[in-house]
Amino acid sequence: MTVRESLLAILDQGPCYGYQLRTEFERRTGGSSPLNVGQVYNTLDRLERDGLAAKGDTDEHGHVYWQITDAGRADVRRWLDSPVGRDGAVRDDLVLKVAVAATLPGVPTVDVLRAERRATRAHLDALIAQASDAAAAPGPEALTRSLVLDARVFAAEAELRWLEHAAERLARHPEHSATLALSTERPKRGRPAAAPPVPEPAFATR
Amino acid sequence: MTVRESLLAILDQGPCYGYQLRTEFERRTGGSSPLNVGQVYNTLDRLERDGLAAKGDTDEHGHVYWQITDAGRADVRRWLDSPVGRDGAVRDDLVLKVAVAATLPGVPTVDVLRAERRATRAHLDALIAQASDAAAAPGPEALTRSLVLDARVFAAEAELRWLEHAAERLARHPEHSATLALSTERPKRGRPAAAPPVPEPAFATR
DNA sequence: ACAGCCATGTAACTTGTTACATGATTTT
DNA sequence: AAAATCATGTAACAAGTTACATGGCTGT
Repeated sequence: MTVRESLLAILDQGPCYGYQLRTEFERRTGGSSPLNVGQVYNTLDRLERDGLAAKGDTDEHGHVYWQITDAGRADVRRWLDSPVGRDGAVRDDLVLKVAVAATLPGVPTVDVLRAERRATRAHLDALIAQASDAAAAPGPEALTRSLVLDARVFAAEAELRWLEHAAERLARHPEHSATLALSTERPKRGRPAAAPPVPEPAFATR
Repeated sequence: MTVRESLLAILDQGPCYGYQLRTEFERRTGGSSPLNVGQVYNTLDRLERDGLAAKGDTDEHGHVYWQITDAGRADVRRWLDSPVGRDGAVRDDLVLKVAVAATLPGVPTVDVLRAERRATRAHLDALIAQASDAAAAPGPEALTRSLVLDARVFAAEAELRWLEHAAERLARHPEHSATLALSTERPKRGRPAAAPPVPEPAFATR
């Protein structure tokens, strides 16, 4: 939903046409997040369907201008006011791959981890180079670009540390520690035995 | 593609029926990544269409067993042998939101950052609690669960550090440093002026 | 003239989510 | 009897990507 909300937020600054929205989005993220043009037009149609934006006039150049609606403005405010969601299942390719691979008998998890580590390190190097270029460049566009790249550097560093951490933990365990055969347990049907109730904490924990 | 490849990798261990695949996937990720059942059936159909899996027999309980094909096995091997892709545009909700918000005049980026920091810290606390529980539990399932949760802890820590980093950098700049009005530049059409050729580096940089 | 951007739009497709319908089984 | 799981499947939808069609404009 980030693209959708971002485009709406840009539209909040004034009427735009589709192609312009893409340019603005890429400019504001410092070119670090290319946006497909087709997606802009799709998104605009969906925003219109949801009553958050409305198709406006076409100027002499054939530019179709879009405007934000009151509901759209409220949506942008909500987006900015409330933190990003953490509910959904995080589908992290790297993490899930390692977790699943570690459970597969006959798969050399060590090799998988080594290959991922190499690739992550290479990726990190490339990111650091881009990030330091961006940090040296002047102007507000370079600033947001630099921030986005920094975030990726931080994320890649965390991945790399985790890969090393995972390799250590898996190595500490005897042999292919986490391997799991297909479960042979017959599934139990019907209502499961009720778990004992968890007592309410006497004090709030947060 | 992670779910798809993971299911195929599990299928590589022996024939499974749909529901079982979901159970196995969740078991192998230690329950840290719930998987929608509907998606399993969809995925199986698509694997069949792509020739990577085949619908097999139905047993007396009505379980529809699926088998991996040779092409499927090759696909699993490829998945395990090659590191996860880093090409696509990373659509990080948090990062893009902050980057775009920082360019919006009239938006108190400081407040946005503070709210995100609070939420990230709370999320991190919850993750740490889960991760330390999982680390103490015995068995291979707890190990993969623990690894997945550790990865999320590392990622959340990186996000938190980045949020602080971003707040500092934005504060260091005068006022709403990164705000950008809608570009008033007339776009230039036609072929752009040719850039001077970049000389090839004399030495490999990696 | 041609390459290449500017600009709009459509269609098909992918992965993934959600909701629904159906029915058997089993425990409380 | 009710609740909850086991198990299959369908349909609709959401977000996003890719490819295509169309045409205007402009610098080399």
